[in-house]
Amino acid sequence: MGRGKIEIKRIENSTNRQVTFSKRRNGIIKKAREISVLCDAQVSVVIFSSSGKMSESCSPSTTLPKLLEKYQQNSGKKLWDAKHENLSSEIDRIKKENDNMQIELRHMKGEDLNSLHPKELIPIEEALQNGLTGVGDKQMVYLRIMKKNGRLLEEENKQLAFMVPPQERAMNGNMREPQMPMGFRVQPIQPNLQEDK
Amino acid sequence: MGRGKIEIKRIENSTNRQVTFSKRRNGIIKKAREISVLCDAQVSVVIFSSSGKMSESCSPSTTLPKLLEKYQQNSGKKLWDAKHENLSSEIDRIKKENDNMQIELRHMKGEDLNSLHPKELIPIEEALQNGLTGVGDKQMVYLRIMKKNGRLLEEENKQLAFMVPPQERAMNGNMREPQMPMGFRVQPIQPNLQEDK
DNA sequence: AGCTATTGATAAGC
DNA sequence: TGCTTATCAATAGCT
Repeated sequence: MGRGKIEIKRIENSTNRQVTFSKRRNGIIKKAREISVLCDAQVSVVIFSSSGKMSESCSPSTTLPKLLEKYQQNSGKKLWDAKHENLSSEIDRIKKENDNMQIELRHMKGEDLNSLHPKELIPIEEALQNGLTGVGDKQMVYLRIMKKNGRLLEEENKQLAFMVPPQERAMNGNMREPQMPMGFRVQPIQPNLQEDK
Repeated sequence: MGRGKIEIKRIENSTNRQVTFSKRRNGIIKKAREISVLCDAQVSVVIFSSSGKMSESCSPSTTLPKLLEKYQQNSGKKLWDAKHENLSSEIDRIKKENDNMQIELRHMKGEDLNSLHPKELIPIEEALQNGLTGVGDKQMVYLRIMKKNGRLLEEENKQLAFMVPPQERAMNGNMREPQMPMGFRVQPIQPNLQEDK
């Protein structure tokens, strides 16, 4: 439709191609708007020129995401669900990891032990012993610092680790006995295992 | 363009609207194909009629997902990333939960204690004590069952919890002393806290 | 669905 | 890029 008929094949002249692109792009977008108004249709047009410039049109009654959602439902084709599935499987993986840790943590706290076999209790017990030893050692370190320093106030105690690097206190001669914190009590031992009910 | 000019407004006659939709839809899709060939452009057209019937066209040089990816990059608009962000934030949330649990677990195992204040050791120690008590109690139960039952083989031991409900074994007179499993050793106690270095 | 008078789109030129 | 115009293509109204 113009001064001469044209074949529908790539326009080799670059300038000409660009001009034709602009005109026809406007034409398509105009037609898209018209059909959406005339026929109550929902239309989306996305056009990229060969130079990468984008144009778009979408019926005012909807949005591109909504339209594309309908597209997926209608066509059964997946536009972005592949990515969703990747993320979803990542979530599943992490949740599983999470659950396992939660179970381990509960076992460490002495909960939900009924589901375990007797032998499975042993590594847990060992882990608890190790943990207790580690915590106890740490407490000893702090206690020694406190004893040497003679500072017993709770407030100072709270921040001791940051305020009082141990090496700077090495020659401090204040040896007043600190109050024993409740956390430093001697561990209760297990009941006598030889005593049967 | 037809036997008479028409206003661009909704066609009220349903049949007429349907016919016009078909004609114009074909026209737009034809135009879309033409511009893509003539001008080396990438075009996507998605049309829904008022009755919900879908038509689409996409340049052969690309696919709708690719085109929409370019659309997002070009426009900065998000077509489906909102959903991705929901999933991503879910992942972040779970990962955080995960990290916290991991830290707690490490603390329970006596690791990474340097970052803690002295007072923070106390609840950990208590939890460990509780855990140990729970595990010990459980072991006692199993041990009593074993002693009464006199079954010491590891294989049977593994499945004891399921095979031997305690109440059914109450009158079992077999009292042969079982071998003490390593998990049942008496707990070591903390070092003497009064003894300063 | 076809037909065709008519309008609308646009190729070429400036 | 924008404007003009001769020409072609799309389509409104009808069957």
